[in-house]
Amino acid sequence: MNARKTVTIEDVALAAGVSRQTVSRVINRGPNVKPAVRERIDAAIERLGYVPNLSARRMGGGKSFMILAINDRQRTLENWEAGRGNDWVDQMLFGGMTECEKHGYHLVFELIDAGADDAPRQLSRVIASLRPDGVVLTPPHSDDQALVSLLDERGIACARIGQREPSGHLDIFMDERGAAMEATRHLVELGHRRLTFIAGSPGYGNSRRRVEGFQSATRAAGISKDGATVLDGDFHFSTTAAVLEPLLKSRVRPTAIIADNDEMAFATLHVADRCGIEVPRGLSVISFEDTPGVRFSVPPLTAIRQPTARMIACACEKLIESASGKRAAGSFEIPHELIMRATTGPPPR
Amino acid sequence: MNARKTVTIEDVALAAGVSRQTVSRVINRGPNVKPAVRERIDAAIERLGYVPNLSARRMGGGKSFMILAINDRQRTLENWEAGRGNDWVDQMLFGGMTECEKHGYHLVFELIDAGADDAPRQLSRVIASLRPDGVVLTPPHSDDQALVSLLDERGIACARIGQREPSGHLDIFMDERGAAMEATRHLVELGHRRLTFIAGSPGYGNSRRRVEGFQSATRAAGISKDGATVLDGDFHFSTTAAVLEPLLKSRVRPTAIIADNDEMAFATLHVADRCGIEVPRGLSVISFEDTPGVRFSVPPLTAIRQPTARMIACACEKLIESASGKRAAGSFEIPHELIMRATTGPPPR
DNA sequence: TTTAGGATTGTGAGCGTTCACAAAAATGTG
DNA sequence: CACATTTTTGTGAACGCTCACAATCCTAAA
Repeated sequence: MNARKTVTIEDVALAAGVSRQTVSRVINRGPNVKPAVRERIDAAIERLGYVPNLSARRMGGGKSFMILAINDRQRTLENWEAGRGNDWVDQMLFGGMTECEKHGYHLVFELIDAGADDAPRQLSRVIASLRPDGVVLTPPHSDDQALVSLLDERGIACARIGQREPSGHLDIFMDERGAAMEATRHLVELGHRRLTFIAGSPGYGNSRRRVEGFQSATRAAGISKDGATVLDGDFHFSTTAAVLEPLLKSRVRPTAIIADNDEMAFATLHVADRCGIEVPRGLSVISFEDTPGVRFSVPPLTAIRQPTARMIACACEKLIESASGKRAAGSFEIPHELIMRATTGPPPR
Repeated sequence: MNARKTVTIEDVALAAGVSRQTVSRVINRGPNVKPAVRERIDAAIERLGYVPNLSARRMGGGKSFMILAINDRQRTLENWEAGRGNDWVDQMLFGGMTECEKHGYHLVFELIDAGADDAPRQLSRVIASLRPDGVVLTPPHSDDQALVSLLDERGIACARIGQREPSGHLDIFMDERGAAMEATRHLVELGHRRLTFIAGSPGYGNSRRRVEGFQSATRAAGISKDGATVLDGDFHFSTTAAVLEPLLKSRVRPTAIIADNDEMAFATLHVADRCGIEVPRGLSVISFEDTPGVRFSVPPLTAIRQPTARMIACACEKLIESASGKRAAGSFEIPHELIMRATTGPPPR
């Protein structure tokens, strides 16, 4: 009942009649071990229930078998505290953890204040303490050159999510522009000729790229400037509702709206309802986020689904690869998806 | 540009003109260090930007500065893969990570197959590898005696979430029964006399406790058996909708429904709509989960909000305390909340 | 002044791995 | 069969910290 003595590599070595180094080779799938010996060692490991101690591994060799995922403290806490939840983080955990698990890795989350003067210091502390094999940077950290340089300097591989300019690092992103074009095209094909895009924040790179996609697709469809308007929201419900109400009440209102996130899409649904406009009969709506609650809106929202989980999984995979020698670099575009639910249809005549 | 040499405790010792042990004492807030010396060391730490290496600390002493949070693999993956998200996990991360951060700890998530024969083996592997200072067990793992014993044997403190029988461990829970009573009372006070509780799964302890609360509250209000029915759902939309439709179409249908989770509450809203019953005019609905999407249902759901984040934060806090010597035991009830939104009102006449 | 006793500081050892290299065994070559 | 190669295995040392204990410094009582 008293704490059993820990099984160490030495115990296994003894049991298998070899040296610790040979056992180490087996654990690390190293070459140059006779099949017979390998088998004997595997058996001993199994029998003794040996599991390598991560801290010791980290001390001895270089690897920590740990990937660090960094999020913006302010945005993350805001979401949580407002009861809005954090589907983004949830997705990250899903993609990251399941991928890490496959390789015997662990995922650790940390928050860092984006843009703060001491952001590099904060990151520096975390990596000095944890010494992860790789770091996943999410927006807006992905764009922070100071952080990237710091990681470079320390020789820690990093993956940048949502960063599409090739940078000699790992850049993993979805095609925001293309997704906006796809959503727009879907609407155009349905017959819409007066569309509005409600942008989140002009300062937010992805918003910009989506607006571009929207404009480019409408232009390609031969829709005039007046038929393709862009409204500035701020990602939130009430502001969006306020901005939207006059628009939907005007005589030449749009017949389709693309919202930069779910909350603004919900606001759209809400305002439409108040204005007596039926969705999708009188107005089509597409959102650009697809959080889980979306399925239960009335009607369920058609939305572009961001492949967050897959992006993080990809990041982890590449980072883990790079920890075993390969140079970590390259651009990876992860496919998005337009999930058709019930808020799009042909425009009213 | 080439990887800077790591700053170790030895460097600090040298810079401050003391031995490593004295620096160690300062880091660990140990007693018996002259204020002047302490200051000198603190200054050196600051100047050199020293951050202790976690792995080395773990190797040297006992502590790993790491808390492990365990979830059920199947349920968790199911939620994720179905695109349902995992608000529970999200909340855990919020509560756990922010609390851990306060104490210089880190939170690591792992999945384990609940009920599987080798669940203890799975857990055993993770703790042998990570050697966390404490483990947070969530339902249904909280009830798994095999896991708890294993942890005991290994001398690792554990906190059980949702486990209310005092067990000599850390038991952290909310008052499910009381919450159900509160929801029921709210409805009764509004004037309802025909209520239905849609239970998730009879095998699920919390479902049982809620049903109890529901029945006890209706009984206390002098409502007959017929006026307080319990329906078995399975936590999912379609099944619930199917079960509910005949009920809501019957002549003596309930005027209020309490659903064991949001999805079933949404199903209720959906069926009500199809039956031409207006909510809350013709039917009141309360949910027992309160995921973020709930705010955007039409109408927004009134719900019992589970204090998941606070439960996990409490668990982490106590576990961390126990890592610094204190014995980890005790029962902690975390208060829940009935969030009033727009799905409850007086019954139709 | 001496000295016990507490407060403060330092020293060697050890935690469980992997690394770099040395040794031994197996294999091939002429 | 002797030798050069290659494959396989083993041996210190090191990683950065804390532990247990030893050494030193003070303080104050005798």
